[in-house]
Formats: sequence, C-alpha cells, structure tokens
Amino acid sequence: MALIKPKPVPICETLPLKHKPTEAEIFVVAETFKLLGDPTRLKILLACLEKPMAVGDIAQSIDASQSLVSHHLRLLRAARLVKGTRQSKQVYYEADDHHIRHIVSDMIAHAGENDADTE
Amino acid sequence: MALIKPKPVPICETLPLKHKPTEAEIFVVAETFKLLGDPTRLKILLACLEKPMAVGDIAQSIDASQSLVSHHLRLLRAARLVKGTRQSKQVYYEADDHHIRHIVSDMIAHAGENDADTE
DNA sequence: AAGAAATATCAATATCTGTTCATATGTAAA
DNA sequence: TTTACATATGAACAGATATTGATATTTCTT
Repeated sequence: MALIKPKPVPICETLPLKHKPTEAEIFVVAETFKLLGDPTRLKILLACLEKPMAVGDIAQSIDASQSLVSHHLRLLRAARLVKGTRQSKQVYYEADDHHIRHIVSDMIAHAGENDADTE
Repeated sequence: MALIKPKPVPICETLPLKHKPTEAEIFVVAETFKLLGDPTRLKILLACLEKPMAVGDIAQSIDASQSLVSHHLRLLRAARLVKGTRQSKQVYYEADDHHIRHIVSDMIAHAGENDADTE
C-alpha cells in the first residue's frame, strides 16, 4: 500500500524549477560545480570573492605557485566564475558577480551548519 | 601610478563572510561542491530536488543502473546533500533542505544567464 | 632596444574518480 | 523458511585531473 506523502516545497524565488534542465544544461552546471570542487580553486575564488586581487597576490596568499594559480584562473574565467581586468602589468581577478558570491557563501553556511562529513 | 579602485560589495545576507574559512572548512566545502560536479550525481539530485523519489525510480528516470545510483546516493547522503527515508522495501530520497535546493537552482540560473563555456 | 616583472601556456606525470559486474544485505509476501 | 524485490556494498579498470617545471607572452622601465 505504501503511500508517499508529497512534501510541499518552501516558497523560493528560483524554485520550483521553471523547466527540467536539458542534458547540455546539466553538463554545464556540473562542470561549473566541479570547478568549485577543488580546494585550491576554491581558495583562489575565496581570495578574490569580495575584493579584486592580482594573480601574484592570490598565489602568495594561498601559498601556491603562480603557474598553478594562473592555470586555475583560466578555468574559473572560462566558466565565468571570476573576471579579470588588467591594471598595467598586473591582472586583478574578482568573483564574476554576486550570484557566484552567494552560491559560495551559501555552501560555506551549509557546511558549517552541523556536519560530520568524514564517516 | 596604477591605482586600483576597490569595488563595493553589494548588500547580501551571507556576505561579507563572517570569518575567513579554515583549511578544514574549505576542504569540506570543496568536497561538497565536487559531489555536485558530476553530471550523473547532479541528475540524481535534480530528480529528487522537489519531491522524494525511490532509488529505482531515480535510476529509471535518469537511465542509470541501480548500483550506480546507490553508490552516488551514498556519497550525497554523507555530505548531507540528500536524506533518505525507508518506506517498506523502498528508500525515498530527497534534497536535504531548501538550502541545497537553493544552491542548485541558483547555479542553474547562473549557467543559463548567458554562457559560452566550451571555448 | 634590452631587461625586468607579471602572467600565461605547454608537456608530462602521479593520483584520483566514475562506472561496471558480481554479490551481499535487508524487507516483505507465500 | 523459501522466494522475490529493493537497495547497498566490494573489487577492479579506464579515463580524467591537479600539479610541476620550463618556457612563452605581455607590459612597463631605463
């Protein structure tokens, strides 16, 4: 008999989803999430989440090589997670928009909510 | 000469960040994002984003083996991205909370904003 | 123009991860 | 208990990915 009670979804701007995401959309979204799924890349994004930061300064602040940071920035830029602007010799990167900042800060909040993770 | 104009951050509930995330926090957050970074796993989460779904039904709806879905659900569950409740033989999974739903729907919105991705 | 400084790219490797197939566990009916 | 159904787990392989070190490109200074 097993009846399942359908749960009402709490009111939210972007929910329920307007349309079922296509295969291509899902792939792009996953690819973007995947970029956030690397600690080094996440550190890079966090470093320039609220203020523009030069590549070298980012590298120094997270203790990584410039080569590595540049590699990752390229990926982050391609996914529009960050945007860079040249200021003479240096390129200043920052989170692309507050949309991105929101996703990251939300996830930080979620992870800090309770957690045990390692099980 | 090179002066950098500091950009004011738009007002937001979770921003600016209360505290600089620790190494451990970053790792957990990255790990959680990483889980969303696989198309199959994302499909699974999407399948039960708004309504509880049995494992078999999820597998069928995304055209994947039950074994694979179960493997992924285990990971999603460990990260508290989904929660499952047993209903006799079947286990119904759903997104853990609206926090998660929000992150996913936000990213879908971001990906759909404009994009070129493949470059 | 030559040199320095900052960033970007290339190639190679060591590691990780998604998937499959087989099997085990749990649950309910006969 | 046996049978059937739903889900979970284990081992192993193929493909992907982060990192490094060297080098190239871009931009400014002298």
